[in-house]
Amino acid sequence: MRTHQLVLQWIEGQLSSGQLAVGGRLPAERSLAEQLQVSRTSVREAIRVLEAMGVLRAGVGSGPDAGTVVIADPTAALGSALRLHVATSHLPVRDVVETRVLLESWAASRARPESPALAEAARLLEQMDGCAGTEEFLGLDVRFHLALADAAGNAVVSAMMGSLREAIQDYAGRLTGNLPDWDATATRLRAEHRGILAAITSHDGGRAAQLVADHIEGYYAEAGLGPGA
Amino acid sequence: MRTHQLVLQWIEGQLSSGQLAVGGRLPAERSLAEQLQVSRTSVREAIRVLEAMGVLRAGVGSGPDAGTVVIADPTAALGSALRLHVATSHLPVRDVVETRVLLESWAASRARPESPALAEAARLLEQMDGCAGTEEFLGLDVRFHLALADAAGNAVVSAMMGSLREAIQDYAGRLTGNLPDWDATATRLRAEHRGILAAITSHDGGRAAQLVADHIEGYYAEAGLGPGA
DNA sequence: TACTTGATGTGGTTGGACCACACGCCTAGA
DNA sequence: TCTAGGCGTGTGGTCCAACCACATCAAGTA
Repeated sequence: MRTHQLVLQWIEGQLSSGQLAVGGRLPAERSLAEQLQVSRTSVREAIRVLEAMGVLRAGVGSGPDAGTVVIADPTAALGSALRLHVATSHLPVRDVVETRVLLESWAASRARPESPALAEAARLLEQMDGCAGTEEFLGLDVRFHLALADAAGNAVVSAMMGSLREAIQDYAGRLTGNLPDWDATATRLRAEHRGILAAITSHDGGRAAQLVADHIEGYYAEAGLGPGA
Repeated sequence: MRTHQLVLQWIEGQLSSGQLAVGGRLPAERSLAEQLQVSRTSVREAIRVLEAMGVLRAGVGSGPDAGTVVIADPTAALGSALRLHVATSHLPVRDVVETRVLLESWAASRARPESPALAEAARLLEQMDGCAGTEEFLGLDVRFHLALADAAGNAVVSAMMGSLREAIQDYAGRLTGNLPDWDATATRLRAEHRGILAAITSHDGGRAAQLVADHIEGYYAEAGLGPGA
């Protein structure tokens, strides 16, 4: 057992037992090192790992915002992990897109019309109507799809959706350049978004799921994601 | 930009550009530190993060197996990340199980009967028939479900399935103690496994998906996963 | 009262030292 | 000649001591 793993176990134990909760502060690195009888280096390595996993956030200085505090950002962890493995070509982009379709279709079929997240999605759609720039449109699009996922009320699905999106964000951005006519595409996307939202509000989960699947796959097909990508 | 993040970016760049591939070896920590003009500590922190993400594996000593080599184990990264966030109670176990049902049902509906992974699943079923211990049975059960997921041919779904399983492994293990009659349950699970496999080999994806969903949900219901767990 | 200044505590970074380990060469012995 | 042992070399693993940048807070000063 390597030393930093000992520290990891200790922190995970504190989290599991509830002695350390989101918003709580970890002891200072030097104190923790002394307390666990390890070097500060090992403590820092453990903190780095948990930071990369979206569990901790280290802040310098003094005061309430400083120190190492517990946060909860599962999307960050899953996202960077997926991105790295996409980089090693061990997770094909095709599979990432396929999984995203699967998760988002399910989310659409489960989305509750009265969910606050769905209201947020509707608000985002209005913003997209009066929106000119491609960058701004895509940014709102991301948030719309994430809000859609949140409306299903499953935190794991939401986190995974977000991470999948993050993992292929650069890739999807490059694809935009392949589109023959952005304005036409944007108009079509807007209409499809409205259709999805309408299906959900009318409690037609099955149709919503199908529309979402067509929406995503249609975009990637038009932008040129080949079967061998 | 913190120093270790610089190293992370450099390594990720090497991976993306293909100059560093799975099986390849990273320069020695001391060399890399000198090359990037940072301290060895910073290099080590970056390596720790990537190790936790299942991208690198550090090995001491000398020879072909030593040094820091590139691996590809997405399941490890996603699994520990999920487990940690389950520990902070920000990912409810209920949602993890629900997501697992979703992914595994989809995998069953997509599994190709001629897939090698499916043959492996069938082989595991035979082993489970002549198996007495609870521990051994559960171990084979895990591998059966993972093989099922692999048969769908989507690496992302396989990795997520494995990580979901890993994240709640301890939890599921504790649930086993709640079962009133393990032998009866094992017999039922065996029969359900055979039914799932039969549905897949007879190209009835829809039925396979339904059987998988019933199989998993039935187990957790019997073992006592309440709606508020 | 309002501003400046220093003390204090936090993480961030560095260089150096030493350890355990595993391989492979190289020598001494059979 | 062939074999067995020892030792050099390079790897990651760990620790320490020191310094930096930063943010806050309290004491001192105009």
